[in-house]
Amino acid sequence: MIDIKLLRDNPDIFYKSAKARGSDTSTIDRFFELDGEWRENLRSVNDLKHQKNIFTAKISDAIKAGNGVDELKDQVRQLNLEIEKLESRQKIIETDRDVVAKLIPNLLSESAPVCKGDENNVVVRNWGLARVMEEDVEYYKSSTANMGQYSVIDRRPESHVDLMQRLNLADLDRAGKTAGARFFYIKNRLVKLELALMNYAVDYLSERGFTVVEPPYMLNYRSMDGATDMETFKDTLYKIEGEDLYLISTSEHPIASMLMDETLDERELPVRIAGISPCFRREAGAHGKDTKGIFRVHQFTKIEQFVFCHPDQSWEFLEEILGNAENLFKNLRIPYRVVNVCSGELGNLAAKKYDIEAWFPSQGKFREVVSASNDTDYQARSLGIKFRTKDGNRFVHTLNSTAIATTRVMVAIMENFQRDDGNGFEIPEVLVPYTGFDFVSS
RNA sequence: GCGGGGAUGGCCCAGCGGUACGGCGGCAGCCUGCUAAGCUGUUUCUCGAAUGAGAGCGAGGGUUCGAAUCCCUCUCCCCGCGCCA
Repeated sequence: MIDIKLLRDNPDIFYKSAKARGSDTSTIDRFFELDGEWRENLRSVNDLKHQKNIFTAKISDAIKAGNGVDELKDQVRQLNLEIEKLESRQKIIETDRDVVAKLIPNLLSESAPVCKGDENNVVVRNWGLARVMEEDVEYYKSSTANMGQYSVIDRRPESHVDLMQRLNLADLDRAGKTAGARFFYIKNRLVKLELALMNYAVDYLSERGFTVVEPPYMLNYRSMDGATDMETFKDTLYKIEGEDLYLISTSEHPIASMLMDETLDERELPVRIAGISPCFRREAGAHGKDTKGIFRVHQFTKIEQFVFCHPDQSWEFLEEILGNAENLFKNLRIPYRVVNVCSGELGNLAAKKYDIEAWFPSQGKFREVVSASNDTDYQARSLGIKFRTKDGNRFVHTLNSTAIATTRVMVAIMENFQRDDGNGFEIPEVLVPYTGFDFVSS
């Protein structure tokens, strides 16, 4: 949530930020209406309560002095009726105001590009030697601002769907029978590859100051609402029937809410957490996109980076966690580009977001594999995560970034490292100590 | 699931119908050659330009002029018992 006091004092910057995101600024108008009413009503309530407190103190004194109190009691009863009336009104106004306030997006970073549509994301840099079909070269060049290195290939690599089928690495049809579309059974060396990726990412991050955490895979409403923005997020979440529980869509959320309502000592910052968990997503509204294979699925495993830090350091940490994610992909030798995501595509929480998009030669496209965001104090405020300073308590800043989403990285490996003779694919060297094998073939 | 005991400010803890005691830690100041000790104040949220006011004792209700305190419902933690990968 945004800082209400800051909004009252500087409405302009919030209007500007919301406009740049293409979000509806009438919510801000509505906020000011309700907030004005709220403040006015609060003053009345507090005045009445003040009077009441004076009377109850008088009653206390009168009893001690042995005097009668019946008349005073009647006056308090009268006040109570008025207070009750105003307070129930206050509750309604406050609920309405807070609903509206939660819809106001975070202040945009100066360095986030003002634009709309993922196709307009700004290319920051690219890395690696991509294998590109002749017919995809133009697209590749423009997608890398003409900076990308590539070698032309004359045979399109097999799609991961066909490859998995042929090499007996997955059973998608039976998953359709037992669970439905966008589920999978992966098998044999693909399972080992996934475990290797998980272990590799966990080792990499724990060597860099991250505490590794396996969180709860379900959260209650309060935690989920604090960590995300339920209003726009509920379509992606699975709800447990009859319980106040939601399946997590990323370990970001249980990790963020882990410190909910806590006030940390300044010396405890920064807190670096690496989360590992399955992620459950309904993918409602993704009909027709990536319908086959394991690229877009209802359940996948992700290793996530999360940082709680001092507000002065969050921009450095955004570069740090993006750097970590990039290094993982460099070490895996997967070609990628980094984009600075358009203001219109950031969601409400992020002040700025980088995506890493890996090159998928069989698709001839860059596709998102990592998303790294600085949520500044927006998420921390909703969750009540603060730290003490000598000038009072302040909200921490929170950042999150994918390290490895196993399914997409497995697809990237299967599609980028196919052998020229068409017989299977190589395992990136850095994973071999974890897999115990360096190729997968029929 | 069944008993029993708990949840109080950053932490520890008292209070168990009259409006949150005390300690530790943090911060500010005083005091001493310096440090330590000691002393004083402060420490959460909200409204207010401010003197100030209101709220807050796990959450939500109730009783009362007045609830941390009594009653009801719920959540979580601890100790037994049961069940269990």
